[in-house]
Amino acid sequence: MTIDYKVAASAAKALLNLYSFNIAVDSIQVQETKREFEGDLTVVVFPFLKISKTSPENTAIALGELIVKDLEDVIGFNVVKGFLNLEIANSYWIQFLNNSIDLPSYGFKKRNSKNEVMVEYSSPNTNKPLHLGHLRNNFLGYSVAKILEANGHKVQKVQIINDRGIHICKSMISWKNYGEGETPESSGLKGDKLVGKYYVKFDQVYKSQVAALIEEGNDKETAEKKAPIINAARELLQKWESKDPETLALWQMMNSWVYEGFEHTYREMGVNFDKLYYESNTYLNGKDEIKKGLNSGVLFKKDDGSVWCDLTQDGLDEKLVLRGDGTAVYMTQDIGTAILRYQDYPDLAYQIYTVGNEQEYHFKVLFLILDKLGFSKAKSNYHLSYGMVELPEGKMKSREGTVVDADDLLEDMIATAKSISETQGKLSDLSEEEKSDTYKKIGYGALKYFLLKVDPKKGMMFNPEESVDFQGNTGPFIQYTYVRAKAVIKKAGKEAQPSTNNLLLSPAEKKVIKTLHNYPSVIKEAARLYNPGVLSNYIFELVKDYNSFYQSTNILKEENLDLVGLRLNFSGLTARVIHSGMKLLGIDMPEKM
RNA sequence: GGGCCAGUAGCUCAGCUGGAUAGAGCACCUCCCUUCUAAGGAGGCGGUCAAAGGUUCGAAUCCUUUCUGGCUCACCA
Repeated sequence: MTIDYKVAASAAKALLNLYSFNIAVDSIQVQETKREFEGDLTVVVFPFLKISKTSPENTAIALGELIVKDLEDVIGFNVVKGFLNLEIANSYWIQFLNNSIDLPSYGFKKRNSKNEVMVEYSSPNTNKPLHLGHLRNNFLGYSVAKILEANGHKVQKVQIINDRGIHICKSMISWKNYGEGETPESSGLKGDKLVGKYYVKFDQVYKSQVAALIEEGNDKETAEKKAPIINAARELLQKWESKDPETLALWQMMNSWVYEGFEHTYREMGVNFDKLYYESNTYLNGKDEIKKGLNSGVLFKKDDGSVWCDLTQDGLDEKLVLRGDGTAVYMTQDIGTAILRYQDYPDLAYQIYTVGNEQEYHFKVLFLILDKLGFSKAKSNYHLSYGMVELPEGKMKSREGTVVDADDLLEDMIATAKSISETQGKLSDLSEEEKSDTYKKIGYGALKYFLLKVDPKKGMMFNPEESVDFQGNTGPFIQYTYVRAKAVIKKAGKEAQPSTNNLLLSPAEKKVIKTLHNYPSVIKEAARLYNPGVLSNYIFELVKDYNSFYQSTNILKEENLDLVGLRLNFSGLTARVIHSGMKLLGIDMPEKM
């Protein structure tokens, strides 16, 4: 039981004794005392005035006296207006530290197998390389998965790979026509980059063909339909659907290039998946489910053969779930995939989809239809919607060449970390391998932290020139503090020992310990909101508190050895909490920097 | 036009279910390394919380309206 709860419960009891009024413990506001005031925890008494029928001050004093009497850990109080500031005994904070020394995963909840959750993220098309937007998506999805695990959930990390459809055929036809047999090996290009190159080529050819047709007197719409290369792509899609061996072979070959390229990028990013779903495997499943839905009357067919779901009762429109020609749309395969996942993981409580906010309507509809089809768990599904990453010039446009390529950016981060590290010259006694490992941890730490510290649902600005800093509220600053704390402990060379309870704490020391004390509730809150930013902000606060203490106090030169031990204890816990918290963000810690 | 989201310091962002004088980082200005790592610390400058109403002991936070920006409402994904 946390001290906050104890205080709230005690306040409730006091209200009952004083005014014979029964109040829910949860409804009592207990908050941290603001820095300008004296005390540790504050009870807001304004809401009780109606019950007490006396002034805020008198109410607060009456409550304070009873709480101090009731709780051993509360040793005093003061009242400012309607705020009852309580002083918590040092022994409470020290005891908390002592209790945490041996906890292997402080702040984490025990695994509860009933709460299995699936988190989907990444899910790129297989015709373009990954870019900055995918980085936000992957870091976000991965981090949320980790945060849920820390909260006791069993988590399945998955992605759906859009390996099928007209967009793939565009790359295929383009490669067929202009590729001259080029492969990743022959060109030295990363597989996804090679396929992306032919996707771009398709677009160029297509545009020039459309332009030529318009020149010949066609209107825009017909020109777009008549362009030979788009028709060739459609033909290829037909062949693919009819399982033409040559087409399938080409498709498999080009996809395998892409997967190899993606695999490399995922490894660099430090993300992974428990299971991969491929659209080419799930879209038929979707069609089956549509059939079932028709039979059960949840869905209906129009005269042209297209299948729809009527959502007008829910305040939405009718939604197409299968084309008139029987081919699948996005919704078809998403229905199929979702249901397949419930079958693959029967204990799944719900699914989380990490997908950009432009698809909010789609997921709203998807969850509704799934529910109507009899998958009531879908009501608990969550669309982890995030805002676009924008550049100073505006949105990323492949046409204008403003797309920030994921591999390039990752490489740049390492280069920046390297150049800063070399200027500082603190890594000189490391091997080359250790150095490059450190550069990577720092550079990627900066990027991940930058992308994760912002509330997911908000759009964010990314200025390649100056955005990713290494000072202030950044990954490297946090890593630096971690390295510092570890260095002190290493120098002290002592095992952690429980501290005596009667030590005096400086304000800086107490602040660090109190912030450490909050870690479990922060993990909970980050999970509740599906927001790694909550965790980032917390780690930053902890790190600032620790640095402030560190700078003002020489830990090892203190003569009182009990005090040295205590400082080492919370330095150790600080390092562990930083390490653990950053791990939940997918960020690794260097041991030196 | 309907729906969803956002608007907080010059810039990038925190601010939880309403609580004390709205906070950080960057940038700018002062200081602090013969010391456990200065990628750091201490301080200063900087705000009509988009605007107007309302709800109440109390509003950046809740409600209404307006303005601005983003996304969305496809037999696209």
